[in-house]
Amino acid sequence: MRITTWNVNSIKQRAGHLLAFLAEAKPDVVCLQELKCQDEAFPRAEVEEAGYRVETLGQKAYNGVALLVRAPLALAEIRRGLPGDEADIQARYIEGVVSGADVAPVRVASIYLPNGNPVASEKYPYKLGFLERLRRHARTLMRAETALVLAGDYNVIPEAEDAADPEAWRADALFLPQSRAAFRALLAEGLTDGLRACDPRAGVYTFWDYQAGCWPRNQGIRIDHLLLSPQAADRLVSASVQKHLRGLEKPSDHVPVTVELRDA
DNA sequence: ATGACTGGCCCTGCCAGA
Repeated sequence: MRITTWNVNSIKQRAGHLLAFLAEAKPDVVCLQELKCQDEAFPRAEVEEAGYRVETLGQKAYNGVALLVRAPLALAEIRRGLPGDEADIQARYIEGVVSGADVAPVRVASIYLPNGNPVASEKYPYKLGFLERLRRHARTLMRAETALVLAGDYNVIPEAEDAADPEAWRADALFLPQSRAAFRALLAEGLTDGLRACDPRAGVYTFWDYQAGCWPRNQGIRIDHLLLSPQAADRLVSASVQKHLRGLEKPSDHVPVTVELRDA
């Protein structure tokens, strides 16, 4: 089973690239972030026509997450929002269980973690609060001792080697010691960073800013992650970054990241 | 040199992203 996470930075702008990616890569599960539209504006018919089941959690203009699952795989037990988020309108979390005839089930979440800048504003504590709610929810889910993949745009640069110019990020919400500590606390629940496990080299990036020629100069950062429970990590075959999509016309500033799990 | 872009909104500069 191949599971992809991709922050598309507006699904309306990126529908063409998404459909091309589905046709070319045929991922079994796709976790999308930054839809930037309400549920009724998601290009559901086109994605279903491409052979995928669709569950979305959208909102007007900002945020928005979705799960796509390639038929005949099933998608059940959908959860929208984290426990403790009930009064929060920010559309940043959707989860479901993927299952099929010859496939051991995998619980998958699509997560759009808050950016957290500016650090002096209320946005930074909101980011840390979200990370803590996610850690608690991960702990709950992991008690089931089944395969779990928490995938998404974490807006956290875990280590200096995950940025081309770490000094430029030193005071940024993506790289502050508190952000990195909260991310490590999540990993310490027993999760494995899937891409890191398969490719421990420095300089593997998933995001390049549109500005300042970041892409041609390869001034990237690694902030899109797939975190695996032990039962999922036992099934990990490979992980890869679909970097070529950053070179297309009108690209997202993020590229897809994919892990492949054995079926059982 | 320390700039540089993109998307949504609902129409015009501004907020947000990272």
